Amino acid sequence: MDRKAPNDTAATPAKKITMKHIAEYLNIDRTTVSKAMASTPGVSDKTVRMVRQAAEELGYRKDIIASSLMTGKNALLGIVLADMWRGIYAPFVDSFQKSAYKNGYGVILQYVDKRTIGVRQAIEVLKQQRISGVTFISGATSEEDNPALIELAESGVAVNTTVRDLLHDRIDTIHFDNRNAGYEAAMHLIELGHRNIVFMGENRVNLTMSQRFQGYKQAVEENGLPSQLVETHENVWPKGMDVQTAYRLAKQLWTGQPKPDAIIGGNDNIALGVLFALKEEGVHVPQQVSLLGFDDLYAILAVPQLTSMRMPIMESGTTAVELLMERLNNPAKQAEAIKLAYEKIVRDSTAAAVK
Amino acid sequence: MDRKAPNDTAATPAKKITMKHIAEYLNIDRTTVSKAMASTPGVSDKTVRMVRQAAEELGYRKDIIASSLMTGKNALLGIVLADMWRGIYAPFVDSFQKSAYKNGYGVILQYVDKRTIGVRQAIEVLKQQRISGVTFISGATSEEDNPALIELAESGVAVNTTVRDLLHDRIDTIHFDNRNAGYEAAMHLIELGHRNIVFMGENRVNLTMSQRFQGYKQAVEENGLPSQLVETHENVWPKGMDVQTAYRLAKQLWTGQPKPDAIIGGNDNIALGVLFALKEEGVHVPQQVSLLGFDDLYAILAVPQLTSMRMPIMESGTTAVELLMERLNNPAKQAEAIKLAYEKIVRDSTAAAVK
DNA sequence: CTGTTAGCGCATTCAG
DNA sequence: CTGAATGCGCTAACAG
Repeated sequence: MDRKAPNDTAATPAKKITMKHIAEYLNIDRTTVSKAMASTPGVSDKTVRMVRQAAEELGYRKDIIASSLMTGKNALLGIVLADMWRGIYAPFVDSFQKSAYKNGYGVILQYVDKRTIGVRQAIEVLKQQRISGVTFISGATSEEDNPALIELAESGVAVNTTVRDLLHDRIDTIHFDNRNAGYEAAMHLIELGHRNIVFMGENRVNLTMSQRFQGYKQAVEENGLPSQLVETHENVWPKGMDVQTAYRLAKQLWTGQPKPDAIIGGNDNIALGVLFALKEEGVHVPQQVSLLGFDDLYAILAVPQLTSMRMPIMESGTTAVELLMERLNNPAKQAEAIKLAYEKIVRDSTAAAVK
Repeated sequence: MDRKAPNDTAATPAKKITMKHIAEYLNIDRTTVSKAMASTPGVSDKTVRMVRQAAEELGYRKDIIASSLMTGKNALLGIVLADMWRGIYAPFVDSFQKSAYKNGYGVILQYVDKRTIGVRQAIEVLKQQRISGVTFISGATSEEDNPALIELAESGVAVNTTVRDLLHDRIDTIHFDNRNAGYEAAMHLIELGHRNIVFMGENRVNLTMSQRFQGYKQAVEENGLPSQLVETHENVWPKGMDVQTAYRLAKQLWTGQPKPDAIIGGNDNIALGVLFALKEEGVHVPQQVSLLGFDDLYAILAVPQLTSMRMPIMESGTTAVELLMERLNNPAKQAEAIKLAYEKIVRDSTAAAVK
């Protein structure tokens, strides 16, 4: 019962094939097998071929755990995040996972939360699995966690962050080019002939949005146009709050004079709120007013679908993996701060201004 | 340099503390330490206390990898999913991860995709990490993967699925009670005095939605009211498509007679599309028409915010972990099919019918 | 280029 | 109740 006939073709490979088995099978040493499988220099091509083929035949799969015990590394990348509710993390995780897989790595998720699990504990958990690299998503860490990140990086684990300043010469970071996105958004409307463009958003607490506003401001001023900021005066979390606020402010805006011929919502939520207000006022989008959002998270949920500056979240997941791979290959390389560009997605909410 | 003073308070614990160290520290055997830490019966309470305390003092952390090599198990749970883009997976993953952490388990993510990585490969990857349990999200697997799942379950890994039929007496499964949700949604409107309630959704391809419709149908019929289905006639993917379609159909609906006094959108997207149409028609929600959606994914992005039947996704992640834990404790237990209830979230889009 | 020896850190026999 | 021996499967030094 513990001996299976070799020609047992039942769907039960059950018995685990180890290097030992393939060594015995070929009458060579198990360490030679190890070297052959690992492409260690100093093994004849012939042996390598023999071993590889035997491995194939016997259905050998390397035991990652045992390997990991020796090498101290595991082909696993970690993602540390605070919350997946905000929506924008899902595509990040998705693309990160896909890229990692292509590179032969698995992905392990670790959530942090002020009340229950701190960054240090999260790192502890990941280190126990011998992860090779970790990415810390914006919001998961704050200034006070810097020492922990640095310590981790210096212990030989590849590390990067998103939307944080560079904090160490071995920790790469990824940014989103919000300022330029704001600039391009405004230029799009200006080129369509709009002269009176309003930016609506929260400009004090939210750095992302204030950068978008700065870009907008530069564009209109360069073109001799007035800049107007309508502040939502609220923290944008929880999501949805800003829809209602934007709605209220847009209604209000329509009681005054002059009325804008184009509106930029600092994110899609805000644009959505404005859209509802305009519908109620009987204002047609884009015939009378052009409307534009940011992030492209909810843009296609609108009627008409919104022109939006798409946040390169998918790209950021891929980039995060690439940075980790580069650093694993060259641990001493100088830290990079990569700035990802937004993509302008033109849909039906923006059109040429009427004369 | 390899001997640190015990009162070394520098932030570098660096040197790894193993059971060997704590054994030497206490002048006992390493295997005794092992037993003490594992609460194996047959060790004196005194020794256990001694060991535990020494472990604490020295900052000992058990090496999961080494442990795993011996036991064949790792405190890791896997999630197999097809895509995170649809939005509904994010809260699942989020709550799954949190629950897993509370139970002392980590989470490893594994994506599958027809073109690049099949279910069998995904399972292979996870088994290599010696995961203790796996959950397969709806959409990640199909009938043809059943043998692989069964094999996995029989190999001693805890397994469950979501929105799939029971396929083995050791594989639990989680469902959403769509039919009852449809029933309650309709009852909510009926109790508000609405008599002419339309259900809008895709009823052929999408099983989820047709179950919701069935529930709605039962409720109106029980109350002697007419049931009316407006079919979107389209596959609901890609998301957003249904918003536009629903918008078109609602506009159309408003050209005919009689006009409904309440509309149920088979999901929030559809309700959103209807809302845009009603705004354009100058119809006030909820004063003239009550509107209700499903899923509660985008309900708060509307003005007014939508009453919606919230899909218990967060609960499903937690439930998935609980099922895995139960099965790990009792591998032979009969498979369960759990049906999770929706929660009715009443907001501003539904109100009493005008007489 | 191959085989020998040794050990990663832990857990599970079995004697004492 | 404790200690001594043994091995999980692999890799890394060295010697042959």
